[in-house]
Amino acid sequence: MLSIGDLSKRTGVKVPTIRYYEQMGLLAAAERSEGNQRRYERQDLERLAFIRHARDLGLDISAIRELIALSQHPHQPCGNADRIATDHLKSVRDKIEKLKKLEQELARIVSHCDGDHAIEDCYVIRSLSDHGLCDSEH
Amino acid sequence: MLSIGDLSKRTGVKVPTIRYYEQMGLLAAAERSEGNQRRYERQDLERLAFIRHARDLGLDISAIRELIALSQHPHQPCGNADRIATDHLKSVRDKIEKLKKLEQELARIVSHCDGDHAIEDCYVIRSLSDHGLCDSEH
DNA sequence: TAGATATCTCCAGAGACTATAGGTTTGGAG
DNA sequence: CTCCAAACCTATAGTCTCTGGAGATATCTA
Repeated sequence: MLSIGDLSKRTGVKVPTIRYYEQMGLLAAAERSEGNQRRYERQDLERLAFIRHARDLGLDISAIRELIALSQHPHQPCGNADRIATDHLKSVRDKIEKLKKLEQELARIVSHCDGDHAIEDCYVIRSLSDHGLCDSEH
Repeated sequence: MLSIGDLSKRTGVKVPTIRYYEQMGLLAAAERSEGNQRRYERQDLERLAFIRHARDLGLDISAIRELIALSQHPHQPCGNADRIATDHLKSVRDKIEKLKKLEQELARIVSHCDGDHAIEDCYVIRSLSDHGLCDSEH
């Protein structure tokens, strides 16, 4: 039986975060010691590692809740799990595209500025004031 | 003189968001009509467009507050404005790098799954359970 | 002048935690 | 066995950038 602190050390998930996951219904309410402290088993460790990994990949709480629910029915087809991961992949790709546009715009703005003239002539400030100076929509 | 709704329509910033910016000190407290409603002038329109543009580029409120403060001193050198933009560019680039790693990992996971077998054999679920199946750190 | 629309303030919620306060339990040293 | 520090408990508030609602007031149009 592991304490919440042990679980935390083994998974790298902070103690308050573990309690938060319990509250959000990702982890089942743990058994308690006589003194009302949480006690965990191997199963909980695996579940928490799953959650941690999914969060690292950027999945949000509700997607993880769904995946956990699916994994409880091992004999059903996995189309939904695939869909969740595929949707997420798409949203990651969208985010990358958006950030790349920002990167270009920012790089262009910064490249015009040597950091060494007066604010009134600064391209950084001027570009922010005037969207018309931008190359593309964003 | 523009009402808050007019300002909203012209800039595309929602009414409660304009009030929020005022509260955060990005916009000066507006003049008021006899009946206590906010009234704006061209200056405010420009300021709000500046804020909107900076937000679109992903700058956070405190960075924008700093840029506005700088722009009030047109004769000082612009090194700080350049630094803010350059720092931000770096953080955008870092974010892109991270997302690209995620993208690769997710794409690999999804590619192993045809969405058509049982959950217990699903690579999506298995990869989430077992970090060891991953190609790289993330 | 009536009624529709816009505005006001204040408060709550989103998401995913993180931190604090004030109190209780546990585990190891002496 | 006793004591004390460390870990744990609950409850609550704060982070960040908005967004939405309730209930009251103001403005505009017919």
